[in-house]
Amino acid sequence: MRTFSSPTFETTILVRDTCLCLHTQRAARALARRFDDALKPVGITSGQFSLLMSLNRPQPPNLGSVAALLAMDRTTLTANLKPLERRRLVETKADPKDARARLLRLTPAGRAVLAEATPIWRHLHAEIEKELSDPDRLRSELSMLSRSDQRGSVAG
Amino acid sequence: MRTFSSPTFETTILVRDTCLCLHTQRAARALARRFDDALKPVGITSGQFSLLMSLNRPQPPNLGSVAALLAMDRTTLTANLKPLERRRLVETKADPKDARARLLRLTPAGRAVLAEATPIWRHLHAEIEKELSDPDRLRSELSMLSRSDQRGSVAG
DNA sequence: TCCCTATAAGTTGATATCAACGTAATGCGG
DNA sequence: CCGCATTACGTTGATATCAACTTATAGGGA
Repeated sequence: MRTFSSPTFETTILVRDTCLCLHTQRAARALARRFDDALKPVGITSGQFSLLMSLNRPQPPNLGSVAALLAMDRTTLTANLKPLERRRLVETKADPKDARARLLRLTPAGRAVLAEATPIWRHLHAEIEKELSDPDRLRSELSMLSRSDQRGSVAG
Repeated sequence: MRTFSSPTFETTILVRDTCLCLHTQRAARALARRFDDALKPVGITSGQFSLLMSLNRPQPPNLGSVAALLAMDRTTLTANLKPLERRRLVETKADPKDARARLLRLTPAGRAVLAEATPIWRHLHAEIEKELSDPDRLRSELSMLSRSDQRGSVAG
């Protein structure tokens, strides 16, 4: 039988000031809002921009590989595709090589939206990079955090 | 009348490899899943941990100030409080000084959950920091990104 | 006192996020 | 060919996220 005493206020300050999960969530929310706002004229959100961009490739990928690329749950991606399919920016077809798989592809309309959005991204992204002391290092650290989530990478 | 040509595949690779919004979202998702998993025995998510911790202070804060601290929309915080209030981990009361404001406070049960969760956080957070080359610098850059969203901080 | 603006928060509707569970196809060993 | 574990994906339910709109109080100026 254990009892727990309440964390001290000092502990709270420590967590608040150091927690990488909190810091990353905060930055993610702030950045998302900023890109959402900038992309509003094009009618897509920051997440939709990332998704559309990840589909702009010579060979249409399947759903699972895109989810892995975005470090996103597979079922989240399914949900995110729905509004884009409704708007005919993305279309799916069965993989002729594997009936289980869905191949994802941009429509011409989707490519057009992406083409409109890209210069907006360039401009805002350049602005944000200027605010940072070392964007490359930041990207590198963030990539390490993403990779550390590879499900099953740690035996257990 | 303008026409837009489709972004090249090289552009896609550039965006994919450099976009800080995407990198931050990915890391945020991966970290959240990792903390969610670790905190599962306590019955809270990473976001709920951050929220409960931010309420562990001598004087109960109002809703707006907590939303600002978490860089979160005010209405998002309202929604996030609902499950915690249902479980009696958090309670609210009207501010006697200002009838518009709601003061947020941990219940004893909320403090107990936080006390159970804190050692889990300490352990996992230490593990994550070991994976990084410069956690302090990362926090610093992430803070800059959060601050850059201060609504209205930039004139124009 | 009476407006009038600013502030604090709630509500609604759309999308995002994931775990848990279920379905169907693949592909291997026999 | 058959059985079975694996793989790819969908559905459901709960929570998270925010914009747009609405309600109500606070506080200053006429």
